[in-house]
Amino acid sequence: MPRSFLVKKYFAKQKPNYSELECQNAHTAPFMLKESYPFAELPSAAAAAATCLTTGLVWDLSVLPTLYLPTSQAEATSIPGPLDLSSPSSLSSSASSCGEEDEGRTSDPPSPEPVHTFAPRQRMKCTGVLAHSGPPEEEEEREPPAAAARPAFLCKHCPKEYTSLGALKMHIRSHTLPCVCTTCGKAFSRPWLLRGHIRTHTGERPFSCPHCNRAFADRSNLRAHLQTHAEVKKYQCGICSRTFSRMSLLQKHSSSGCCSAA
DNA sequence: CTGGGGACGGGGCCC
DNA sequence: TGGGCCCCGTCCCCA
Repeated sequence: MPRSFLVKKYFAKQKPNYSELECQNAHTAPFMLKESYPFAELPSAAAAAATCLTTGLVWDLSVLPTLYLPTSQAEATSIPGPLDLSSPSSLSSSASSCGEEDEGRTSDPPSPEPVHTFAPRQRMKCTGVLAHSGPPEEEEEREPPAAAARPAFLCKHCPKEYTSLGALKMHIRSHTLPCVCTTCGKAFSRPWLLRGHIRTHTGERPFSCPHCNRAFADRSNLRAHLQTHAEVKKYQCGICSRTFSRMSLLQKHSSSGCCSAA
């Protein structure tokens, strides 16, 4: 099942967040997007391109050591410490605003800050296995005191807890994995995950790059790919100012010595 | 070693 | 309340 049908909602929901994708390459004419996005037409691409250029929106790894510098997945899920979890908005909005495209989604205005603190959403990775190295304080700490009064819905499969039953049920699907690929039998927690997986079998690639016409099966991969076209990439080394298309590359750069400064 | 692509997961928002 | 959809992000692998 192509995910292409999903993107039609861009029209209705005013969430053509690919403005970001394009605006990272503001030189691209909007019509190119239309041509290359037969599925996802970008109604306001031109306007978006004019307003959301992200040249300044780069991540600064120099702030990582003081906040959060995951070196492993386990670490990422077990470090509640210096991470600024007390401010959920700082988590999502900073990360998303850095993603530049989030305007339509979070209503966060495009962040004027050229540098974003790195506080990525934590990987849960508790699918079927108690991958949590510690109690789920992360979520609790992330919640402001006001939310602490909310009832907690505990997952019976793992230590996670949620403030709403819906969220818990959604989470439980990551344990039950009800969506099974009929081709290979691989199971997924959500239908759209399965659909994306099915594309690996069908070879369907509904997301194409407006710059090189390369197509992708996954929207996130297209997003990452578009970074490669951007002159100024999202993730910047705070020491040498070098920019990278991915956080992982920036982390590698930093951990490998970063101009012999680290 | 670096850069990039493929595949995938989780939370949040909207309907 | 539940499902659909999106975004952000990570891990793995390869060139």
